[in-house]
This record gives sequence, structure tokens and C-alpha cells, in this order.
Amino acid sequence: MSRILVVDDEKDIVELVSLHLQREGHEVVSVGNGLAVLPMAVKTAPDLIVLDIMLPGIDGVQVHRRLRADTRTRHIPVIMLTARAQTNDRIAGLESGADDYLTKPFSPRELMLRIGAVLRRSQKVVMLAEQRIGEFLLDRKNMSLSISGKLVELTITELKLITTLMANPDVIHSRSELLSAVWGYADDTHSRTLDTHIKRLRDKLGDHGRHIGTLRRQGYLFQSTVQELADADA
Amino acid sequence: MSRILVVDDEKDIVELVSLHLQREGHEVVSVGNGLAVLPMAVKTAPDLIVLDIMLPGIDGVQVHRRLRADTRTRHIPVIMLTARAQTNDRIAGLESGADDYLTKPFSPRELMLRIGAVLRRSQKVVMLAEQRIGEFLLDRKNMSLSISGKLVELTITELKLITTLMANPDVIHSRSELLSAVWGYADDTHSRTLDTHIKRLRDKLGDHGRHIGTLRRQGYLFQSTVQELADADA
DNA sequence: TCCTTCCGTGACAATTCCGTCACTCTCCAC
DNA sequence: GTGGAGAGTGACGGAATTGTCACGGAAGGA
Repeated sequence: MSRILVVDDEKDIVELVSLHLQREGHEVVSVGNGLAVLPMAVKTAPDLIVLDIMLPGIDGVQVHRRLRADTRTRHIPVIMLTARAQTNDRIAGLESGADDYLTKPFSPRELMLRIGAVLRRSQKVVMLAEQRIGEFLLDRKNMSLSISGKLVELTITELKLITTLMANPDVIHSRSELLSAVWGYADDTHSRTLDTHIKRLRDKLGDHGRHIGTLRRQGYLFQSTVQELADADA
Repeated sequence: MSRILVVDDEKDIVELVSLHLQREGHEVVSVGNGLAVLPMAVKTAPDLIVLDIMLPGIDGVQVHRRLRADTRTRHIPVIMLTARAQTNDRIAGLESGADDYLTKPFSPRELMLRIGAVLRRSQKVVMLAEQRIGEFLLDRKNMSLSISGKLVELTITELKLITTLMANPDVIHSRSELLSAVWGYADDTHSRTLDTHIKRLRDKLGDHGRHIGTLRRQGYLFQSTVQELADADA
């Protein structure tokens, strides 16, 4: 499921944690030396780091600072392990901005639960590589739109526009919402820009342009179905 | 999990099947009238249709033909239910191109297994909405690339190019592969087009352009890590 | 019916984007 | 060291793209 880097100089701990993690389907990488953490994190790009605060040579808080200083590792969540439930360690762990921490001795079950919670928090958002609405097929991988298998050549602006509309079909997208999503405009009050692009999009879609509906004073929407009477293509 | 349209005029069958499907986490829609299938399929866009071949008024094979004739429902897999294990029905079911079929009386367990198999076959491909490699963050939703949180303005061609490279980091992408993926060219032998776009991309990436490596006579690749000595940004 | 508001449309000019070409540079085999 | 093949680079012109504007027209309330 996820790749987890375990940092501890006590081999017993590493093995115990690894065993439990692997049992839950995770991939485990480990180092016992604080100085090796950053290079290893860069190399293996783990989804989470379990970091013992007590390490020979360089302590865990320092290691954590280094991880946070590097753009390549900055985003990786860290769970700290402190040797004892002392205030010093707790404060150090919190101050350096760990996502969670646990005091030794800890129960493997609790560690697993906390790891699960942190991973869930930083869960990756998945999206469909292909989105299909009726005869419309949006291919996000190739950044293209096809209708009934026929490729429609759209510019990037038009593609962003219809992608936004298709993300929530049959839902009204206000002008400001579209301006924001496609153009990044904060609040462009009056402008015919959106209208023009809607028209260009409709033109390129041909008959199927009827799927893009207008709601006066409200915005535009992608209609998954259109009136039967004009459904002359079937 | 999936939305499944069950078509049968016998309410007992519908309820039995629905119960089992819902137990497996599927959403069930049903109709008992053959003429209502197409409109319902268009309206609810199910992932699968379970279709009884014996229906009052219009028979299942006809319904299936209509589903196949409409671009909005053409892609939806269909499992046929035949009233008896007679050759006529079997042949009719196969001829009309059903994805699978089952003869009544059937065991709910077998139907569930076949439904699972068909759904797995037409499984949707999911992709990460955000792909991160080191400081590079590819946002497929907004079709943009940012490095260390800073947006890099790329043209559609450049974006496709780096998307292709980042799809398999540290793997060589041959010229023909890139030409094919980005430009759709079948086999453009000599051309400096790719080189030029690589250069433009590297320029826009600034220092980080070093992540795009050249393998003489082989192609280009996205390197997840670059030489430390030049890593002056940390 | 009239009037106001909002959307549709065609035209246009500025800008961006893209493929190509000529030339230079680098790498590697001999 | 030399030569050749392949990659890098800068420039350029044509094409595509885009935002804006003015005007026409539809919708809906008064």
C-alpha cells in the first residue's frame, strides 16, 4: 500500500515495526543512522517516516529539521518515537512539527493505528483517467475529448472549461466559479470572455453543443441529457 | 461501488438480485418494462445492466440492440438472463453481443461472481490527481505543474511532454515514444522539434531543468534526483 | 407591450505558440 | 587528434489562440 521509512538504531524495534507494517501490506525501508535519513528519504520517496528521536550522532529533531528544509522531503509526514514520556521530548517533537508522536515503550497496535490515521490524512486523491458522460469521453491522460469515439480538437482553455463543467454534470457552475477555475480570475465582474469561449466550445462540439446549457443569471452547466426532439444523431 | 441496472418483470427476481447486489455495496436501479430500459440507462448511466431476455412487450434482445445503437449506452456491459437453458435463447444472447449470460433458475452466488468478473473487466482506470516527484508537483486536475509550490507556466505541448516523462521517472523515453505520446506522430525520423521543446521546457524549469536528462542515441528521461554538487537551492 | 438586463455573436488585433532551419557544440569511435 | 553523428541553440515566420468590443437578440418583469 504505502512505503514507510523506519528510523531507529535499535534493530529489535525496527524489526518489530517492520513486521507489523508488512503484515498490513506496507513496504518498509529502514535506516539506523540519523545522517542516512535524508539521503534515504530522497532516494526512496516514502509516504511516511517513523523517526526515533534518540539516535546516535545526530538526534531525531535535527533529522526532522533537515527533512523539512529539503523541498524533496518537506511534504513527507513524520511520526516521532520518543524514548520516554518526558516533557522535554514531547515538546521537542511538537515544536519541530511532527505529525504525531508516540512514547516508548509503545504498543505496535497503537503505532499502526496512528500510522493509519496519518496516512489517511495525507491520502492521495485519485481521479478517473477517463470520464464518460453519455457520448462524451474525457481522456485526462491524453488531455483530449472525444465524442462517440471521434476526437474533438480543443484548445487548452476550451478543454479546461468543459472539464470543469463535466466534473459536475447537471450542476450549475456560476460565472465566477468558471472564471476562477479556468482563468484563475478572482472576480472579473463584467466580461464577455466566458461567453465567447462557451460559444467557441459549442461550435466545436457541433450538434452536441446542446449539452452545454445556459441558466440566465446563474451560469452554465453540462447537461448529461438533452431534449429528445432534437436528438437526430441516433 | 458500482451502479447496476436490473431489468426483469418478475418482482421476486429483482428483489433477490437487488438484495445480493446491495449486500456487496452496489447501487441498484431497476425497471420491469423493456421499453423503459433505454431511457433509464441514459438517465442513470449504470456501470452494468442485468437484462432478462423474457420481457413483456419488447424482448430483451431487442432492448439490447437499442442499447447498442445509442452512443450514450453503447459502452455499458450487459449480462443476459434467459428463462430456460434452451439453445434458442443462448444463441440469441450471444448473437446480440451480451458480455455474459445466465440461465434461470440461477444461483445468486453465480450471478454475483459473473457480475464481479464483468465489472472487473471493464474496470475504470484511476490515476493520481496529483503526482509528486521531489519538488515537482503535477496537478492533473488543473493541468499545471508547480515546483516547490511555485507555478510554472507551461504550454500544452510542454505540459504533455513533461507529463509523459514524469509518468515513468528515471526511465528512458525514446524519441519515437515521445513523438508518439505528445504529437501523435507515427514515425517522424529526423526533426529538431522534440529537441526544441525539450530546450524550452528546460529553460522554463530554470535550475530544475537538470532533472530532464539526455541519453545520447536513446532518448530523454526525467531524473528524480540530480547531482548533489549542483544542488544549490537547498 | 415596452423596457431593462443579460447572453450570443462576429470581427479584430495582440499575443502566444509551434515547427523548421541553419548553425554550433559535444560526445564517441576510430 | 580527427571526423562524424547526434544533440543544443537562436532566430523566424506562419498559424493558432485569446481577450475585448460593439452590436444584436432573447428573456422576463413591469
